Amino acid sequence: MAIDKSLISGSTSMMILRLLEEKDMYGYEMIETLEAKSKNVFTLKAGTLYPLLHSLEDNGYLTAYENEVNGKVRKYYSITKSGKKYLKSKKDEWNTYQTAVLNVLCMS
Amino acid sequence: MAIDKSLISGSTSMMILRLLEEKDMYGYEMIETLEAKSKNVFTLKAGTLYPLLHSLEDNGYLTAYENEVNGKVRKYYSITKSGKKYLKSKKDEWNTYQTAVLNVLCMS
DNA sequence: TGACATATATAGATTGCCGATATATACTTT
DNA sequence: AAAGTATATATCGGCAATCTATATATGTCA
Repeated sequence: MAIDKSLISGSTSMMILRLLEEKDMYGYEMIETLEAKSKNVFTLKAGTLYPLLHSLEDNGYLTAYENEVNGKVRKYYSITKSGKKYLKSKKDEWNTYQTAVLNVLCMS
Repeated sequence: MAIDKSLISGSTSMMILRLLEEKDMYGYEMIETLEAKSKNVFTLKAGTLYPLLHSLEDNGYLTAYENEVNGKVRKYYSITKSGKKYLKSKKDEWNTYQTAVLNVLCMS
């Protein structure tokens, strides 16, 4: 077994990928969507998101393209096949991790 | 709302406190118990645990006492009233966090 | 006697996330 | 028209949690 330790604090990338599974989005849109979906529990900071997006792109999990809307250039991100595969493995790990915590807390 | 960000990677201290809620334990025993209860998902390292125990003690969540068993001196830890209160708040935060992740992942 | 499990401890490195800051445009208010 | 606010992306420096490696010491078993 042995879960990836970084998942414990690495749930942010998993959730970003999950958002992009539904549709292409630009950074600012992800911040707002994540805040809404989590009912204000996650208030993702720009200083966290943008470096994360660049790293996910470097790893081949995302591709980016620019799109002009209302004279403003927005950078849209799209999840790749590799990104979807990575997301699936992260979701599995999350389930494992979450169940283990509940077991220890005797809340299962 | 707004959950404590450190909980995301700070679930270890919560689980340690939960173990001590059942009975006093020494460090090595916690490592083994946590591994068993989580079904090998958490393999807590000694280099993580001992500094964490010292910090929890400094914060008044734990008290320590030495006990000799088989000529070996073991350091037992006991959860304080303040530690129990802290544990309760951490468990509440965990529930909030966990629910929010599931909402984003559409697994709720 | 040597190997291994038990038991605690610390230093150094890595990583994820955040605060602060910078830049630029669109929209709203005065 | 000017000022302020929201939108939008980006980077740097730093903090905190965790791990690796290392050190030390005793008990048990072959």
